[in-house]
Amino acid sequence: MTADAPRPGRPVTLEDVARAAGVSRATVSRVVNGTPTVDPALRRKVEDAVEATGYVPHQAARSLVTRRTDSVALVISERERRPVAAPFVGRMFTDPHFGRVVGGLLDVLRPAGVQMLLMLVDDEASRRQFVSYVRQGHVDGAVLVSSHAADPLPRLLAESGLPAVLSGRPAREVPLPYVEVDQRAGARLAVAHLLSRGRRRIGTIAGPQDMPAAQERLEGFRDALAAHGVTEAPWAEADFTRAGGAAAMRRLLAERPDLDGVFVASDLMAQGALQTLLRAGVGLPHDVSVVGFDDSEAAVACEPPLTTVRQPVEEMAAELARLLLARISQPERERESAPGSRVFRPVLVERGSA
Amino acid sequence: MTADAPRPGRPVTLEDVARAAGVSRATVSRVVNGTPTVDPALRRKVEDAVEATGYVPHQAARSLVTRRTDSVALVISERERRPVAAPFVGRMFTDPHFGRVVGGLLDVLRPAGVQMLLMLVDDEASRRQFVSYVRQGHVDGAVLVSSHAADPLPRLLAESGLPAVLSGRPAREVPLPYVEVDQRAGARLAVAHLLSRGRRRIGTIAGPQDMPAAQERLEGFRDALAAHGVTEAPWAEADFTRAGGAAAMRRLLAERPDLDGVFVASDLMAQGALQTLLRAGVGLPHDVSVVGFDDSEAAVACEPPLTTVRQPVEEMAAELARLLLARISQPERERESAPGSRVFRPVLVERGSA
DNA sequence: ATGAAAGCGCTAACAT
DNA sequence: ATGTTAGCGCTTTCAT
Repeated sequence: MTADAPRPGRPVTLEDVARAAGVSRATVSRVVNGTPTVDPALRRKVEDAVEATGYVPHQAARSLVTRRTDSVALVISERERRPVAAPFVGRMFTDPHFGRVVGGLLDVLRPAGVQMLLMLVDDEASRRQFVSYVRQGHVDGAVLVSSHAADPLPRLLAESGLPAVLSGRPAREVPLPYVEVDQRAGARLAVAHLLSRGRRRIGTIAGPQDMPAAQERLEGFRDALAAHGVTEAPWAEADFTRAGGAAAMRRLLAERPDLDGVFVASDLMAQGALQTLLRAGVGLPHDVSVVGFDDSEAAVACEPPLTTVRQPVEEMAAELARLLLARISQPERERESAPGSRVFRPVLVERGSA
Repeated sequence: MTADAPRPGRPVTLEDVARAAGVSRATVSRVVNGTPTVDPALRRKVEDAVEATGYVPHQAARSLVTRRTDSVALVISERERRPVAAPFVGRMFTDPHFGRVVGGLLDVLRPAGVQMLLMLVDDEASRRQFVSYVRQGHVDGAVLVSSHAADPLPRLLAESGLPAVLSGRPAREVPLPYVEVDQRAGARLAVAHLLSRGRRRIGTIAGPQDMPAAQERLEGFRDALAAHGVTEAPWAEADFTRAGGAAAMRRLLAERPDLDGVFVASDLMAQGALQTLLRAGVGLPHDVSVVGFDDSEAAVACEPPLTTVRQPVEEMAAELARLLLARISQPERERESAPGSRVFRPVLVERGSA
């Protein structure tokens, strides 16, 4: 921290700096904003005055005229919260995935001097609040993480005209770019690995089938098996949580006790599945091979460590931020031809579970 | 969503509403801000005009005069980032603890109409950016989550005069209220449980000893043991990560192969410790009992599930938000006598590991 | 290259 | 109870 000038009673304004430097407000403004057409000598003077006074531009005043806020919203859209909520925590927040997304976004946003607001939208009231917020022009753009297919927010956001990008392909087509991993390819990778391990009685624990990502992982799983001549495979649906995965594994096991391989559509669920398997006395990976999806902390926390499909979450989030920044600095008319969605390639990470 | 008026080319201002309603700007402002002294008939008229025009107040214009932004910063202060950082993710973000804090804060902030900015401070540059941001008056207050003792931010924040609160007691005294759990009491709970299980050769895996929370948990552990006549107990230090916990457990085990109980200062580390124990062929909880700290998702994800010291993170975060809101709406002079720090009582949650 | 001046949209005295 | 008016601090024409 540089030694700040003693905090005056009244905050320092452009006016003060101008007076101190003996120039006009306009010149100070130019220097502060890096306009090139300023006499070097004057520039020095102004810079000294800024330093001496401890001047910092007032954001609201600036926004009022520039109509930019240099901030974006990270919007977490979740299904309606439970009616009686003791302190409530969205599922998203407790998912380690969320933290990785935040980290990736901040990696790009911070160097660009763009702040990030965290908004949770999970009911009609908060949706109104959000839309109103957007219309107030309080943010320059938004990153939307939507967790269910029926979510009206992607469309709402697209219609608002605010620059926005989506984490994950939306359920219904929406004129907004998104970033995601090739879900089908990921599932295929998992199945191929299971097959290469000699597994033939393969099942899957899928994510919520109202989410595109979950659907595609299931489809990819089926396609890969079909290509290998297997037209029917047992599966159970869960909600992307560890507990859900554990329960699904119990159902799967009850239905097909002879299972020798399972593809679980998320590491968190796989962690639960592993618990179930362990308690059922199933040898891992000897009796049953398990492949997860994500390559999150959870994968390494598993016992045995999880063989899984890696999704470069941080890089994807960073790309999302870049996409958004690009859209923001684009005149609205050009936005049609803006850089489009990006699909990342998944990679299999081999550990102990398969 | 109410049907919005067609988006006009020019954004709707107070002026427009005033004209439409046939009143002055001041009256519209009063209605919008809920000033009671407005004729009901006029109020109706204005409300209709607002609805008809789709008016939404411009935040920047409002802030410029009120000097309030209705937003606060959640500041994550971490140690310097590693020099060569591929997409970087702060440790904090991947810790499930973080998500719970966010959830708890939002629980209080959202109903109050207060937005939350997420700021990561992890080097000199971002610290400058942050201090400057604060001085720009872009937020009304800040919640600081600081992860190491040498952190200059708590003091910096206190000196800035911005209303602020701390998650966790700061290493060095700072005139800012904080919220935390009674760390010593928690550690005592853990030790008492271990003793009640007949364990006598008890060790601990402590957190980073430059963090007050970690220090106190270690001290509480020692006190409890001392009260029981045990004056020396083996311990290892780790960094609150799973991997760190696993490594610490290896060291502890090498040093004292006859250990029969261990208190691990966080669930995440305990998860790692359990892995180490399992791989060493130690029976849980038969041979060794383990008690964690936090009661996070990680505790339930463990095999066997972790007996742990519950920390009401969400409630604590909510309290933090309330404390901050209270300070914000307080004239600066009264802030001395503001509601002070709050210490929550921990509870032991019994599961399978001890 | 620099300065003067006109707002950006809103709230808060103040006057009525 | 309502309207009038004076800014809040900044950027940005428009002159010079």
